[in-house]
Amino acid sequence: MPATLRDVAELAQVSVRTVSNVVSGYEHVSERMRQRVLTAIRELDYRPNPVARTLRTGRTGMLALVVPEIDVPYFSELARDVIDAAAEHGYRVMIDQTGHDHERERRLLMGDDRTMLFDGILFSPLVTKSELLDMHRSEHMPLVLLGEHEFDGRFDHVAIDNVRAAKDAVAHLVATGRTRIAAIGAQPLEEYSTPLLRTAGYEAALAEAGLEVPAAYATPAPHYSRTDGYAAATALMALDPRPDAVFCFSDLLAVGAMRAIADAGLRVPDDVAVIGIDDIEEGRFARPSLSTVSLDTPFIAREAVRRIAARIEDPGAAAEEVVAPHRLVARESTLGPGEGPGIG
Amino acid sequence: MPATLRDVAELAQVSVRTVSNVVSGYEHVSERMRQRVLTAIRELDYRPNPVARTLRTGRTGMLALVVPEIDVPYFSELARDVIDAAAEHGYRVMIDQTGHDHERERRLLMGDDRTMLFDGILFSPLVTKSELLDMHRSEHMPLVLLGEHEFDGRFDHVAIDNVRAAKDAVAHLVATGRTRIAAIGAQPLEEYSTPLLRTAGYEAALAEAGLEVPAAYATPAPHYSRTDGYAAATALMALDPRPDAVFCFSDLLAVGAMRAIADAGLRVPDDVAVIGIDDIEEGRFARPSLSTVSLDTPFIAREAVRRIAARIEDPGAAAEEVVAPHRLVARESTLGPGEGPGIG
DNA sequence: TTGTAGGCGTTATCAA
DNA sequence: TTGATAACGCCTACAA
Repeated sequence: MPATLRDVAELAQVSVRTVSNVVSGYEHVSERMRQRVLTAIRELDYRPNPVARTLRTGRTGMLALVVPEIDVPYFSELARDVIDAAAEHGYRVMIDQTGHDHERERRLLMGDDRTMLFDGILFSPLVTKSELLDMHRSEHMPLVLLGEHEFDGRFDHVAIDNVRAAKDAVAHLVATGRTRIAAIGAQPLEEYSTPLLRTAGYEAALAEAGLEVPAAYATPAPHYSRTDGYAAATALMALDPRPDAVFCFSDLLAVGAMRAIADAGLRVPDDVAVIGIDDIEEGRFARPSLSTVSLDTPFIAREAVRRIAARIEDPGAAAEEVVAPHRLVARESTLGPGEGPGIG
Repeated sequence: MPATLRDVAELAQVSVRTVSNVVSGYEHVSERMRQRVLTAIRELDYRPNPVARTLRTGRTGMLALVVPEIDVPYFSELARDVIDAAAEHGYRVMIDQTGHDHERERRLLMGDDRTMLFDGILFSPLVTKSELLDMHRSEHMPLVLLGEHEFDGRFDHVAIDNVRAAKDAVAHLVATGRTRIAAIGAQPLEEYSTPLLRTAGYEAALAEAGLEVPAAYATPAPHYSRTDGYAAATALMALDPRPDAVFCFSDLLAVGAMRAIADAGLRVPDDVAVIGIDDIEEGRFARPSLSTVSLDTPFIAREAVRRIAARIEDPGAAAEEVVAPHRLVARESTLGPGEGPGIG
């Protein structure tokens, strides 16, 4: 049995109040008492019980980060930054995966599970239907949304300008002389807003450049995975006319697409240029290195944690919408061998 | 204020005992009572407070997974499997990163922080000095070690046979005709046991094959990162005689090494064969696809969770040592284009 | 089958 | 400055 406050108090011959004061660094404690208590604490190897403390104070010091899949590089890199940012505010982070399970997302928002173990939730959802968010009762649990969704003033959220990011990527392909530009990542379901926005950016950029492409150039990809990218690009390479560029809605899709293009006997970027979004480290080391739209993940993480911390302090704080910066990073997959920033 | 058990009892005109019985699914409750209570619960939107429950029962339903860096693919893939395996046992998982900070590892084992918020710790440490482990008092917190360390019967641990895995990798290079085989990932510090074991396997395989290589062929890599692999391979390619194969202690090192070899104007595997360890998905899509030693991560995760769950049930259970299976997966980076298992 | 009451380890209130 | 004591919300003997 671990020692309790009372054990320490008994050994030190003081009241529990005094021990508590010493432990929590209360100022008005005489040096004599403090020493006596500290000795007893060492003697018994006492550590405060965080659960009891939480029951009293209502604070757990834990945040939940909810992502679709932690092994998707974008999310694991985000998680790294969130954990670091949270640590600076004195929080630890529990990570939950929803898979591609809407029901699980719903349960989490509803607060079914052990939700109250957290002081707040950072939620990076698949679905952003507002009905889903209606289920969340923010009075009970601070929530910050990561990624796009329509901002309605109810929730904090931090995201990039997806339309703009997609436009920038496609404009780069146009600028490097591509005309038959395909896209991978559109979604058949309207529930997902990120693909919708990126599709909008894609179409806007094509329109601005005065380019028209076959409808078949916009290919879906259910999970934004390497495998999806591989399959979609394989299909695209069989089209006539064949695309001379592929804009992928994520770097992971792009990695799969590049492999598929190579397996089809074609060369990147000579035959087909490829660009993604995210700027995961894998893309920097790929061959050819992957052009992409770089998201400022540390910024996103920092802002998200800053907002949730503020909302925990003051649950009534007005919701904020933070737009994270992005920038185009042109590498070999659009420029050619040896071009663009190198390793490190 | 969220509703409490007492609020429900009051509204339903029953005792808290009855409400508690209904909530926790106790059998002997009359249907009439149950309905009355359920109505009140819905009315008040009552959810049990897990913190209070924990204070009573001593169980939080949470496990901590401690890894050096969550954005290293091996660890994020492991985390995915651990989270899934934990969910099957009714546990959720908090993830903590130690960075490369020994002090932080020490604090975690000591139980400084909010350790008691967890029912158990799955610890994948950098350092395995037994002094470090001496600090952990297992009476207070079930602990399962992931990854290699000397088994002394005090702690459960699950790991692959590192010496054997390294030997298998090098033996494959030998079997495909390589003679000047270098290694990336040895560590200058003896505190890390995984590199030591893999180095031992490397040397044993060379000896068995009757091969001798310059001492400079064994290059260090502090963080097992792509960047480390890139730097080490760049150095190796400048040696005379140049290696005709590189055994990397992780796939991430191998990814960096392949890029470095290409940047040096050499071809994989024609000029230099490359093999790694881990079998991360990135390697399957790399060009050339990466030969590797595949670890059964789901198995490792399942066993680790199984052990920790058992130890939580029975803290006095004898420690177990579980050896996870591994197998060689030969792909293009040792066999040549189009060889080995393809995508998906 | 249901009600009452005590305690899990802290923090916070109220006196002294 | 310190001590006694009541919560925090839940579970569970013990009684009825």
